[in-house]
Amino acid sequence: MPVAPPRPKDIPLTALRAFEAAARLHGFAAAAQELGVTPGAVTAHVKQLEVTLGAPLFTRTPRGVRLTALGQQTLPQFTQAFDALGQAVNDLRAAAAPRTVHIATLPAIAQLWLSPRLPALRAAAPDITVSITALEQPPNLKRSPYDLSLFFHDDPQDRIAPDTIFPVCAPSLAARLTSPDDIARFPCLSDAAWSDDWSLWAQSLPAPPAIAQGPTFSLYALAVEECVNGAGLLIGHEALVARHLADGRLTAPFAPRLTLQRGLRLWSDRPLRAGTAARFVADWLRRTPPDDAPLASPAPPATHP
Amino acid sequence: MPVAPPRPKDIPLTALRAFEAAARLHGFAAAAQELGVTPGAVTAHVKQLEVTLGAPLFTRTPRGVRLTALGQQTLPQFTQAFDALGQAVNDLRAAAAPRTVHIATLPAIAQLWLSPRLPALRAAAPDITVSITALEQPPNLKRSPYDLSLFFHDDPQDRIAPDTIFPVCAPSLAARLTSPDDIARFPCLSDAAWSDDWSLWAQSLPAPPAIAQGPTFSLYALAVEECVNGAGLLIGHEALVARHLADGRLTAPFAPRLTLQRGLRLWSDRPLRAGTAARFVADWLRRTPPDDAPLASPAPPATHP
DNA sequence: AACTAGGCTCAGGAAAATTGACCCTCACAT
DNA sequence: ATGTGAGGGTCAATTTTCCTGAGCCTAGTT
Repeated sequence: MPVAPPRPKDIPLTALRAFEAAARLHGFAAAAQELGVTPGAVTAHVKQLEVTLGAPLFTRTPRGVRLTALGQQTLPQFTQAFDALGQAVNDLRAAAAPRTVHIATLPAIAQLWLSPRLPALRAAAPDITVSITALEQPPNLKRSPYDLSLFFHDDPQDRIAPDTIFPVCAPSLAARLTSPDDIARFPCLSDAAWSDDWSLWAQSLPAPPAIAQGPTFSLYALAVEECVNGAGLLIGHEALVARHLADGRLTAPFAPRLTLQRGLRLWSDRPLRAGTAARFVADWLRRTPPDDAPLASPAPPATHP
Repeated sequence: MPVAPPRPKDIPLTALRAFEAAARLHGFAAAAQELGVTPGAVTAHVKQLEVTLGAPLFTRTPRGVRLTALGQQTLPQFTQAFDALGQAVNDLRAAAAPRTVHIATLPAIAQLWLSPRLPALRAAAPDITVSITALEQPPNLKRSPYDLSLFFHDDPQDRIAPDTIFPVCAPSLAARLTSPDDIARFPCLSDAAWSDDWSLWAQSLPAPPAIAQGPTFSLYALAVEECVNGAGLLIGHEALVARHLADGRLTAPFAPRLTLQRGLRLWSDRPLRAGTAARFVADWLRRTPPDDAPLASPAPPATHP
């Protein structure tokens, strides 16, 4: 009967990951968001680590946490190690499914910009499977299983289109508008995440009109739909409403347009090697015709498995 | 009400670790041992990884597993990443408790060689805490929380002492022995892990004597204790019985000794920087007087916290 | 004085991880 | 051919871990 060597159980990897994220992002709340858990979970992990270590890694203040010298000293090693691990996972995933491309994007972009382009993309590369995940925030590409990110972003690199905003509405409603001052007479739809669209645009005018507060939507695509139905005015983002403008479901009743600092950006954190599916998709999306140009064919009814 | 973005849950880190270990060690059983779990757990992890990946990582054969091309391709990245992570953990641990040294060693060595030296070591460096973990196998130092390993090992580097074996017994029993052929008349104790000690020694003689099979112990220290009690003969490992020989509790009735290929080795996988506690302890243990030299003082009854 | 951001705590419950017992297959040595 | 042992696979049950949700706390801010 061999004596069972009671191995001292080592530190759980999740605790290390929580520490690394919290340290890198300067806060438990931010770490929790990146890891997709609640702040309480991060608290618990870090505490566990500190207990088994016998030394504090953060000094807690009521306004957040600050790394101790001990934490600062080893953070870079952990960040590097987890980056390497994330890279390895991504490479493994890519090698396992070389013809699948994972795109992370905003729900609005997914529905209004990306989705309409998919049929043509499928036609151009039938062997490539595109998987789209809607996220509110751009993920950390070093750690997440996405090949491409497509978001509005301040960085002008990899920009596909500027973000130009202006009021839009159903044609029937447009007929009853003559000047920006008429805006006050109709509800102004807005998206919860882009709640200051209206004031941004209004402030860019020489004489800012009054804005009639209308319903707020949590999904921009929903707001667009309501706008098409004549529910009111909406601030259109050119890239997202171009198709509706082109086919006449929406119209832009006023000339002034405001181009924001940010723009639609399609990027990857690692180099896209030539010949890979991700590279092809990225190139294709960058070359894709603007929405106001006619498309080759309407969307086929095919659904992909 | 913001839409909850249903984040696709990513691959558990434990599955990746299981894959890496299994691939590096060429087998699930070996990986299970390194990770301190049962083979079934490794099987489950690897399978989970293969399922989420949609591609096999190993080809199963009745005699083990072999990595697929996919696995081979990414294994180095994972090994590197986990090595870096282990390194980071070790550094973190060292920084958190700079005056604690963790030693991994065989139970027998811990009890018969290391433990008797601890009082003097404590006296030489009262501020250093030595933590000893008994393991049957030398751990992977890159991954485990030990600063030093102390095992019998074939590698002549860092050797502290040769492993020389010869029969020992209680003095009362020795009085009844005159030649190796008398061995057959007394039980020969043996340790389960070193079951061929007797035959190794016997084969080294010009005329191998017969060996009377005696009780087998799972702990060498237990066998030594029984031997002291006169239960029979035991193959002594010089490093482990030197103290008993020196103080007369045991005696070596026959002259022939056999020095094995392996020896007692004290090593670390990472460089021991000067001034660290681990370095001090390693140096001290290497300089420590052999057991047959008198010690400065007998072991004080103090136990360390 | 209320509000907010950021953490902490704790109990309860969901999800992993792990075990343990058993089956299977082959290579190798009877 | 007949064991035997090594190496994996499977499955149900259990333990462990992980996470949440609600509420509390503190210190800046309005």
